[in-house]
Amino acid sequence: MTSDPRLEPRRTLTLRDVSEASGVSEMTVSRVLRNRGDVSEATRERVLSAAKALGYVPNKIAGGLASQRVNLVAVIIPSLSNMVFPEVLTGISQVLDDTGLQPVVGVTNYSPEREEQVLYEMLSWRPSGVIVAGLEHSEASCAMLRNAGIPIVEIMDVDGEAIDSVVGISHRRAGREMARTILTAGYRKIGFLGTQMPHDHRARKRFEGFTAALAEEGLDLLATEFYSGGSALLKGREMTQAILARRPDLDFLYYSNDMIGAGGLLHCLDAGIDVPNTLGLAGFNGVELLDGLPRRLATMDACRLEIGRAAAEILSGKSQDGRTSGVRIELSPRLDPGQTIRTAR
Amino acid sequence: MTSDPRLEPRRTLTLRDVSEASGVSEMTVSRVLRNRGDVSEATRERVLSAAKALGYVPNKIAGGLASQRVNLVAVIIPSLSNMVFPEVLTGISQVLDDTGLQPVVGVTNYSPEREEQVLYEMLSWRPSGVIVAGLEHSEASCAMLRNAGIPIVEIMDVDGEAIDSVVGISHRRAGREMARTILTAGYRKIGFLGTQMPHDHRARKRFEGFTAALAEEGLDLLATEFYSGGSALLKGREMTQAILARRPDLDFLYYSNDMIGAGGLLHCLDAGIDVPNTLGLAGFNGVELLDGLPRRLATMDACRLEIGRAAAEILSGKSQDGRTSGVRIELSPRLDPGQTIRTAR
DNA sequence: CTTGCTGCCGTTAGCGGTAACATAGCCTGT
DNA sequence: ACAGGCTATGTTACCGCTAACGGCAGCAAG
Repeated sequence: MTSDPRLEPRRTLTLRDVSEASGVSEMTVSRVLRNRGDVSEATRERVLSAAKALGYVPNKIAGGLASQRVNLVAVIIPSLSNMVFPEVLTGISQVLDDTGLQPVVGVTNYSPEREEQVLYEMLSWRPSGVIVAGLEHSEASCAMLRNAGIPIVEIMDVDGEAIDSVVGISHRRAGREMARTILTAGYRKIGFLGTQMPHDHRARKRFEGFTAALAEEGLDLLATEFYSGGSALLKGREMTQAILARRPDLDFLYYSNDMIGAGGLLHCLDAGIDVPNTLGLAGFNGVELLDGLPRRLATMDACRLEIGRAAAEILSGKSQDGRTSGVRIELSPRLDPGQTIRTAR
Repeated sequence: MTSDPRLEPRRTLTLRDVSEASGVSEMTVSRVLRNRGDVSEATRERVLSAAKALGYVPNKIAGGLASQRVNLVAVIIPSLSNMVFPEVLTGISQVLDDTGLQPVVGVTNYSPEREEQVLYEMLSWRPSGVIVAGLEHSEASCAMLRNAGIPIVEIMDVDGEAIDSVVGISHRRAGREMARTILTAGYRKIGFLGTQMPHDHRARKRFEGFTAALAEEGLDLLATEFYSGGSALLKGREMTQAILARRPDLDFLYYSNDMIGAGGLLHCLDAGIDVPNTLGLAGFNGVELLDGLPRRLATMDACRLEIGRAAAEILSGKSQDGRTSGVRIELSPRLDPGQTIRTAR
């Protein structure tokens, strides 16, 4: 295969170049390159070697236009710096990898306006499906999703009305469940530490579920502390110190995520607080990081990988009876009491 | 603007639909939607409102084919679970956001074969530029990059030969610099803990630079420990315990990244080891996480955000004299001694 | 009145592929 | 020997949009 380094690699190559180099029609080249239709083994090889020798790369823009099909799946998530979403992406990739579908990621930074822009941009590439985090979208975004005429999967959260399919957990229920576990363990003076929540609907719903469950027992949160931005671990430390300074009588702290929870744990250990007897702690997410901490923080697994996988399976027709629309999957997060909730009372 | 909910939103909308709805030619609609060419204010508004009322989303597939221009930038990175690359992406997005260019991310999992596939896939969308992590690529990948006829920016690393532009730091130099600092502080019995390195060329180069600098002082590493997979924090703990069990006489541990370094730090604190006097520690990356640790780990900032920004600036013609090719930018990582290297001897 | 702009908008001809159909050999059964 | 059915390949007509150019008012200058 004495490859011939042409002297003018100028104009980018097209099917025609390959077709001329291999002496068959463009259509046949196209068939070979897509493994579609019948092509004799002889021509197939001739075409393939010509394509490789030339360094031909197909033009999916043209292909997509002609075939009206594009192997892209738009994935729209609020953030990449959360560790939650990269893991969802991993799940999506795992499943999509052997379907010919390809994820394209857009990040919204928790902004509905940005989500709208990203969505518009993505839809303009006519993907064959959309995976989008959350159930809350601007009116325009909802309209676009509805009119797109492609399968939509909303992920992470099931507390609300879905446009099409939905895969996630009930964050409200997760909050309640944690509250019950805490109450059962005998804690009563409970504080909450979390993200600024107007944008993070899931954190908000956990908060709501949590307080609702407390209310059922006639309890209120005794203190709350909110943050935004910065190193979550450090914030966790600072906020924990702050909240305990205000209310030294607290006997439990519920964090809206594991990262600040871990910071809190480190603070408590530093400060010589007896965890979990004097003070119990719990976070949310089940991040891998926790495994390395001096004590295992109580948490709840958000089923991130599973959510990603299930969403991808829906879009690739691998779910249930092969439906790609109107599927609803509610996963059940597993509560891991770790070593920061005392066992019973 | 009494929007009319048509009874058949079947076929997806095209320019023609908007053109009919607004009584002008498709070309004029196209001009309005792209803000190109002269259109009277009156028609512009008519077209825009028609487009919005119909919920028209342009088809970039067709547009890209016709104009031979696509506003995509391929970004190819080894991993998303590293926190390093999300930060690079953030830098890229910051700059690209107001250029009309859009990043499309592909993940290789440190596999050259996968990189080849991802690259092929991406190039088939005819992006207007490529940002790819690292200088080491398969032969086929290099050929594709060279023949693509678009600006290429290799990032993270400058120790090697670039295909086109390059933005990064010298990991070899980073390793040397850390070694010198450690030696200056008087440590002599040094161990290394890191990732399995055949795939991570940058970690390997730091290792090489580090050992080379030791060798110049006639010193060898007394012990090494490698890992792959799993929770880095936990691995850091375990490996630290293991290496110290084998060689209790070590007086310094150099980690190939901050995450396992942090795990090591936690182990040492648990074990009551006097850091930094009995044992010094250092990592690499400058991850935000470290801020919340009980003691600030010595580290070196890898300039991740800056690298992302600079790469994006090159592709968008914002760099230097507007060149989009052949630019070389070497950034200087800042060494932060933190609290885990004793000050002088 | 003619000439030459300028501002606005339409027409034509693809971009590089692919769906769908047409076609040319060749084999098989009777 | 020939209809009928394969297999392997070619032809035609777009896909939805935009570059490039053309045309036509309206107006200023000559």
